[in-house]
Amino acid sequence: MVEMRRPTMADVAREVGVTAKTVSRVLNDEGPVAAETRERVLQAVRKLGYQPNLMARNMRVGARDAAIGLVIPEMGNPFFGTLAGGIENTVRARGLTLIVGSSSETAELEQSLIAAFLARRVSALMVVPSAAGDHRHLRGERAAGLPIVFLDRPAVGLTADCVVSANREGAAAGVGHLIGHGHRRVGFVGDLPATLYTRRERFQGYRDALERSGLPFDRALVESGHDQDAASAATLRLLALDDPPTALFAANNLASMGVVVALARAGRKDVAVVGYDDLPLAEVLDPPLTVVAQDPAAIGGAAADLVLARLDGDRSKARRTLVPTRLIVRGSGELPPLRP
Amino acid sequence: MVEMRRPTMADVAREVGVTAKTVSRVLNDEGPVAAETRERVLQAVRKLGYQPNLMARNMRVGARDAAIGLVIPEMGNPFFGTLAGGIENTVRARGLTLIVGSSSETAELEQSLIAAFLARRVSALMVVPSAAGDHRHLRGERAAGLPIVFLDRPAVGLTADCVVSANREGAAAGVGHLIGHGHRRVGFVGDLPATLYTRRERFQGYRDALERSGLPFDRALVESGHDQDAASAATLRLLALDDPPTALFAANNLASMGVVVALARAGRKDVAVVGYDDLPLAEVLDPPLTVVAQDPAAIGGAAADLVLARLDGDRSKARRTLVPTRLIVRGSGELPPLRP
DNA sequence: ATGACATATGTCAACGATGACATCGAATCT
DNA sequence: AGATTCGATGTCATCGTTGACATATGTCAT
Repeated sequence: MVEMRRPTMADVAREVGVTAKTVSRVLNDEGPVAAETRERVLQAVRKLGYQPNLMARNMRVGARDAAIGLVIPEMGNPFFGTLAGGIENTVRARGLTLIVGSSSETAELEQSLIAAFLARRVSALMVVPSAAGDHRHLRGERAAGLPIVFLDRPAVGLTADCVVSANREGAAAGVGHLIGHGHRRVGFVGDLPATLYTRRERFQGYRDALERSGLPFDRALVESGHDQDAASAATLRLLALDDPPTALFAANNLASMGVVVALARAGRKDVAVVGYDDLPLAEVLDPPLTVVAQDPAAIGGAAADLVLARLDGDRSKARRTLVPTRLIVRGSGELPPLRP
Repeated sequence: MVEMRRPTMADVAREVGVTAKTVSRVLNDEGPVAAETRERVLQAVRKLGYQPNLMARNMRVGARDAAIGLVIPEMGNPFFGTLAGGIENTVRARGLTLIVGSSSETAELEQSLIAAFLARRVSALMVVPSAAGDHRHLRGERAAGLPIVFLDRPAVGLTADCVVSANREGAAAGVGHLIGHGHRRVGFVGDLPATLYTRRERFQGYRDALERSGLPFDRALVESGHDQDAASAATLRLLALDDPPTALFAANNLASMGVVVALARAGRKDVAVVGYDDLPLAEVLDPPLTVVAQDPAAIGGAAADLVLARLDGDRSKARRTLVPTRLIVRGSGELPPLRP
């Protein structure tokens, strides 16, 4: 099979017997065109299967591409998927196309994806930074007026808009809930690296809650793992302590799943649990899982609104938007402390 | 703030005192360039924060963009997210960028996304067709040699590569498993519309299993819903029958969640269940959920391999790849029929 | 010294589309 | 009738980059 060339405006024009410019006029509804000519052009477009070449168009008009680039750490994690969905719903209404790439949580891939988007001259950039990222390299873009919004985690080394969950407050509410139910030793199961913004904030919230209630902080009650299985292992380590926690706070969705699985396998239904970020089946677990729910779609939507405002010329200074969380009481967080 | 123009090769060249062509040579490692000139060019590139304009480059070289467009119905559904992840891991190794858009399961958005990708001259197209899609409009592209691969569901009105799960066989295995445990009335909870390829295939598998065991098909045992709540409602309708099923087969992940939630809310732990597609917390449900597991990452990987082969010039005729499923026995599928 | 050759760089056109401006005939006005 | 306006279309240059080809040095063998 021959590798055919895509038809161009010139091809369409030749077919009709006019100039490319006339075809351009028809396709952009610009300037006067005779009704009959228009019809014949459209017919030729259909016949040849012509598709405008956006690259050429964008280059000529000097405009940026009508696409917004989004970088997320992982496609498979529903939190990020839902986030992306929230953004897409908002930008789509404006005729913008959202193109998404995943960084696998590495700084290198994040940078190369961003470069790929910039090279394609996207109209705006939205980034969920990977753990080790550094965003100084984007200073030039920001200075040039490119809208850049960070989601879920703020930029590093760059003052830019960002939309994040109320991590610290949410975590404090979750841990406070456990303490309110009588627990005095609450374990913290977090992700890694511990330098990750969300992890740090939620950990601060954990400490805030302890302090507020006058409970001592015990480093032994803090364990981490970077995926679900590691969180399970972390849970088991906590339960094996001489003076084990009677309640656990899981700092993200993977940690929650790890905790839940570990407890189920160990047959322990007596340990109270509050998770950060809701899970689809939380309600049917035994006991049903109490969580500090985030609203990923709202985070995405707020970030998208911010981007659109920037595209509309809003040049006010960078702002940080906090999206509130909501404690959903289902049972696991209301278990009383186990009497030894 | 002034809307600054991005620097171009000419800007870099002026800075150094050479021609754009020399800058081009440095950046593409092509032709001879004096070591000192190269160094000064690279310095100017850094200083000005120059980023090559891929649109201009692609246009000139007439090549397609080093990006692959992927259309999925929903970002938030982990099945599609994992699928996308599987693709990305494979194509990334080849220096290709995967750009993803979601169609919200509507034919219109699917078409407009495809058009957006084509207008950007992607190197290949990967599509998870939405329910109502029709792909005749892609005939021209295929004839022109553009690699197009469909995932999870085949194309409609177009002969093209596709990679799908072994839906019929998998469903038959799942339903057969229930029958093997003594169930004679097995309910089917599917998605909507009933014309959806995966739904039809899995339904066929359901009927295959019944027939193979000599069991009658009872239309009353088939219920559907297009989301999780609807699947819950469908489950309740089945349980309310005069002669209710003793086992349920859920035809996809949302249906599984709907069934599980409905049963949990009704306090029914005596109804056997097998779900199609695994769930993250299946293991810790009560009873643990037996499923026919798909391997979305493998589906994505296989599709990506196919695309890469096509890009490498493989012109053999369109093929359909079946990715096998695996029955994971956990408990819910092995419950005996309830004695009335 | 003279070509032959390699090295380092420049010139020009072209990719596909469109903005600025020009052209040309027909309709309208004075 | 001649001037004016408008409608319909064409011409040309340009966006940023690179392929094809040209030029200008310097090196080296004869």
